[in-house]
Amino acid sequence: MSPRIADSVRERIEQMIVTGEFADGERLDEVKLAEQFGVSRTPLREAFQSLAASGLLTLEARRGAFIRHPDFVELVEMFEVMAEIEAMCGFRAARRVTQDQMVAIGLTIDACEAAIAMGDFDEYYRENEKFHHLLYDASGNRFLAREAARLHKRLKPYRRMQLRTSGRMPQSMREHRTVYAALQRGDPKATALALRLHVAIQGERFNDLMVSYRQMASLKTG
Amino acid sequence: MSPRIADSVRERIEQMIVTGEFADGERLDEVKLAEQFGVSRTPLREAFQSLAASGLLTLEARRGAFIRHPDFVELVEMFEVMAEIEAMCGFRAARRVTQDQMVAIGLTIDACEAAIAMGDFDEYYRENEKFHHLLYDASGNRFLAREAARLHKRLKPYRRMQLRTSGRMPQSMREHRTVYAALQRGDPKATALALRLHVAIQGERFNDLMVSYRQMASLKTG
DNA sequence: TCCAATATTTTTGTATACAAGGGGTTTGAC
DNA sequence: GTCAAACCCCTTGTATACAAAAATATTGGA
Repeated sequence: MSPRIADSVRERIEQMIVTGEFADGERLDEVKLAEQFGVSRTPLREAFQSLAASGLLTLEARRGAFIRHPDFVELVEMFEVMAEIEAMCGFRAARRVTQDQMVAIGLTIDACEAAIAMGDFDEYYRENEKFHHLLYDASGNRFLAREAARLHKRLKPYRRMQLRTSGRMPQSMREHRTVYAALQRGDPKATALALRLHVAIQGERFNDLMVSYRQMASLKTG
Repeated sequence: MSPRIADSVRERIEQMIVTGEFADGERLDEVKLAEQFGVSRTPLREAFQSLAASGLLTLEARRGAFIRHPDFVELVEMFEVMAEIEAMCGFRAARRVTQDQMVAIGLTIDACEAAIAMGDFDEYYRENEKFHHLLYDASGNRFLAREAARLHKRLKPYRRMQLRTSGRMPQSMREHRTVYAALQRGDPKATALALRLHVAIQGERFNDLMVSYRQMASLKTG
């Protein structure tokens, strides 16, 4: 009801970051952004703090706020952790998921496939995100769900790199269906495994990603 | 070199929180703390932001900063996640740990046992913490190590509850040795399992903790 | 011309002043 | 006596002013 300026500013900057509007190493100018948003530096600095805490940017003492994209090794490390967290969610969800949740999950898969067919990538991203969030909630562990969502958001700028590689989207959809089937069977191990494979960067996708990464290394992460 | 006021304030408040200086639901008064530390509200609010981001306190819009201790269910959930994260660290560490790291880990176990013998609980906590941090680093995944450390810190106020229950400390030490042995053998699964059992709240410890929790529910978490 | 030392400027960090929302209290009506 | 509404005060949120540190430009010397 009472939207603090700092919060809306945070969201706007966050949006700019996750859509890759800033280049690696770029410094976010306090005064420039402040006048761009028509606010004072105070709420802006608050937003910086918050964003730094979620890892979306880095604060260097008396130097400012910087976008520091992870190097390739760290990116792989992050996805490795994400894979394990998702596997953990899936493992628990397989035992606890309700039929309503299964329906909701199934709908996101259908919507994803429809989006691919329509070539509507934004819609695809939205539904894909919904799929994963439903899964986090289905784990039945609210703390785990929050942590998973946090990490998921943090990886958002880099997830697009993966999906852009040729043929990744249909493959990704097949994996969603595998997860769904394992959930339906109530098989924790199979669900966990399917999710681990779905998220982790390994095998041929390792090379695919490395190429994408190099391509946009010096460019903006558009 | 240049200690920002906000950072030192953050550390001081963090210390107060993790040592359980605040009761559940307590509101942290900006002006009171500011004058107590002899600083203005600005760095103090910055510290609040940072602490809220790590989950040590909760910011409610236009209401203030509150200490919100997790309820019992959430506490178990948090330790469940911590157990899995530590298991993940251990799994990787079993393959990657160096001999130097093994020596360092071994030393913390010895120091822990010595501390128990001396009845020096603070020393025990310090060395116990060192043990776990060495393990996080040994995982070889820097991102994972940071996340593990973050969660570890967040759980600090509640870990003491576990250790206080009768006979927990010697048992905890036996578990450290089990982890150490599994690491030495280079056995990922055994290391992971040992850590999961070491951290998770299950079996009889579930009841032990529930009693401790109830005892301090209305009191301060000293 | 290049380097170093210093001056200047820019930018962050902190304090303070001001605005505005929420909670509590008081007062009034039923 | 209890409930509700209006008012006041206290607290948070935002803007701005000021201080201090870092980055940059400038000037002097070799």
